[in-house]
Amino acid sequence: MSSVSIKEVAARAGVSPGTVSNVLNRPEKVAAATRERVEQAIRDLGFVRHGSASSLRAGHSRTVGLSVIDIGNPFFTDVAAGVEEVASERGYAVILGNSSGDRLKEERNLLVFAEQRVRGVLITPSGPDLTRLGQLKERGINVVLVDHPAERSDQCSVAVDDVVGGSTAVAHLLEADPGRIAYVTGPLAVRQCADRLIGAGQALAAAGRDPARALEEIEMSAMNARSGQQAAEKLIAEGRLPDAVFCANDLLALGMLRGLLQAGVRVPEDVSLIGYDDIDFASASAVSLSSIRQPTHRLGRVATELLLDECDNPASHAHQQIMFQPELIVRESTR
Amino acid sequence: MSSVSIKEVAARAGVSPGTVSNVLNRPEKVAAATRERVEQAIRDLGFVRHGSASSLRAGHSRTVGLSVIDIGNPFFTDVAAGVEEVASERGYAVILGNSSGDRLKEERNLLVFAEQRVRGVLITPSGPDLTRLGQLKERGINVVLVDHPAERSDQCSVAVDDVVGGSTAVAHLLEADPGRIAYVTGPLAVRQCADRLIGAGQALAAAGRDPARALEEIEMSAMNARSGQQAAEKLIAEGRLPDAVFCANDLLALGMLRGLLQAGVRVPEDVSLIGYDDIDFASASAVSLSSIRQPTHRLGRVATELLLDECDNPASHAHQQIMFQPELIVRESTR
DNA sequence: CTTTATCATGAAAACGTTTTACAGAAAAGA
DNA sequence: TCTTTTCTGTAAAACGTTTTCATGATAAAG
Repeated sequence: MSSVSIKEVAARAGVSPGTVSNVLNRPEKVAAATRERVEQAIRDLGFVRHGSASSLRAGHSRTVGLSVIDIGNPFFTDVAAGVEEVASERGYAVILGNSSGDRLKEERNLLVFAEQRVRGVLITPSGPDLTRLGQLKERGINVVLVDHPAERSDQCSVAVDDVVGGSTAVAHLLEADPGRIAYVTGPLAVRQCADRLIGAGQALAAAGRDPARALEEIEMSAMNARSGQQAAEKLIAEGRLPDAVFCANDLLALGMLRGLLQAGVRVPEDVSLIGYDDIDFASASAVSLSSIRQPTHRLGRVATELLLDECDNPASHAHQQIMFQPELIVRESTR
Repeated sequence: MSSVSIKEVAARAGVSPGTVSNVLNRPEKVAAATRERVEQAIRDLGFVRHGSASSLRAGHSRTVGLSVIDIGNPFFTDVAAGVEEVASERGYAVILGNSSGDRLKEERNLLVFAEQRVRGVLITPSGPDLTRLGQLKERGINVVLVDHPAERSDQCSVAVDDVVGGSTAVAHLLEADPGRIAYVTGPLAVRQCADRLIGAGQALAAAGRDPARALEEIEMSAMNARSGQQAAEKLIAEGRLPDAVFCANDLLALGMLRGLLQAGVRVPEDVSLIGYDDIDFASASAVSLSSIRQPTHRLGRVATELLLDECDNPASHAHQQIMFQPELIVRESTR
């Protein structure tokens, strides 16, 4: 219960509290001898700086807020791991908020972040309304958008090109010259799903096909394995199996794979299948899954570096909207 | 950049700062009329309480630290989701630390927690040395152990009985009366792996078998799908395929499954296979995986409730060492 | 009416840092 | 020797809350 304060350290080292503070924050400003003495006192007493007092006086904390849509999704987990890594390296603490796709919860998270006076916020917005984020900015809290390109140039963002990703996936499927292709997706209101569809259309057009006829959209309400399997069962029941399937994420694809195999459909001989995200489990399934890899971990790392740079060097900081390119990973599920 | 303070709110409402503070913290202590006036002023000015100032003066913050071994593992992700849920409900912020199984990084996380003067810490210790946690306790920071039974009775913990889990898994395999059983595990220095092995032995003994002869241990250095597949390949290459396999987690089991299927071994006809954790992907694999389910999400929820209870009612709080029971989930991979 | 109890509010002192302005001492230049 | 400059270090005032104690006002009791 005994909390050692800077005063006690000062007393033991025979200096003033101000000097201890200098040792902590600007070691070069204090003579080597005294510094050593203070550091010894700190060790002896087991002093640890009171973060709240520090940020109260200094006007800013050493924490960042991270708000993700679904911490249970391996995609966001990887992002979070990258964020935590960089933050930890630079002595920042990460406050985690899980919005579950719920606007209200997202608002509540942002409020908590504001109360904590976080230095900055990393957020994968759960909807298209970004006005709230502008308000944070007015409060002096920097914001970096994750997996969402910024619309304004006074803001940093890190994203992956979903149009290219969709196009790459379908172009790969087209190599085997399939007849009909199905696009199994989550709600098209989700930007990522919509962009991947646009990309798919582009690839078809580039191959001289009419997207409206060659591509069938199957929109599911959830983006999990169960939905994927339902989609498979539906296609089979209706007897209109396509030659190739592009799923908007790997969870859908894994469900689809299972549904197909259970019905005796061979993958990739009868149906070619490609997913999106390249989660770890994509390579572990019975027929390993071709997929579109995103630099998930880097997404988190770079976003955090951008944010911390903006915080620590506000003068020299140049806002950047970074767009990564996805990568095709070919495995067994495609011809 | 304009940070509205309690003073400005007080001025606008025509009261003193103390009264505003009362409205914030003990609304019942202030007359309805003034309270309404203050609340209006808060809304008008967009005031949000300064957490640092608050915790500095109050002597405690509204944050908890969460240190997990691997945020990339679905098990811990589920735990984290449970933690975040409860913390968020009760107005607490969660500071996330990922130790990656690294003692040093774990120490660093605990230091950050200490600096932030978190109200309490939830931790899945990455090793058997808990002295550091005692030190936190002396600092007035409560600690709840997650997925690790507490050794001392002055501490709360939430865990799942791994001995019972191991025993349940093997008892289920024994129903089909297999000859040889293999236990594919991570490092036996990991308590969970060791306990599950003990349970396996108990089940064999209860069935009148000699554990030393009926059970083969295959210890891998990592607990991921790749290791599982390697184990499968090794068993096949050496031509000593067991009749049943118990994997210490689902990632190992998924890898094992893939290795077996690729070699033309039928599951469950030739080899019965059971995993552990019942992660989401267990039901999505080509042959859906039998597994031992742990109440992962609840683990996180209950641990957090225990911690917050200890924080908010230190007087009436009774330390508890909670042990959940795992549950057998039978799917296609076992006879 | 006075006295006492009850209640709502205010004034001011913390909490543990950081930071600004400044003072002494030592070193350097004249 | 005297001024100027450079170093080190100090004293004290913040930062925005919470909380204790006191105070005045109102209501209840005598």
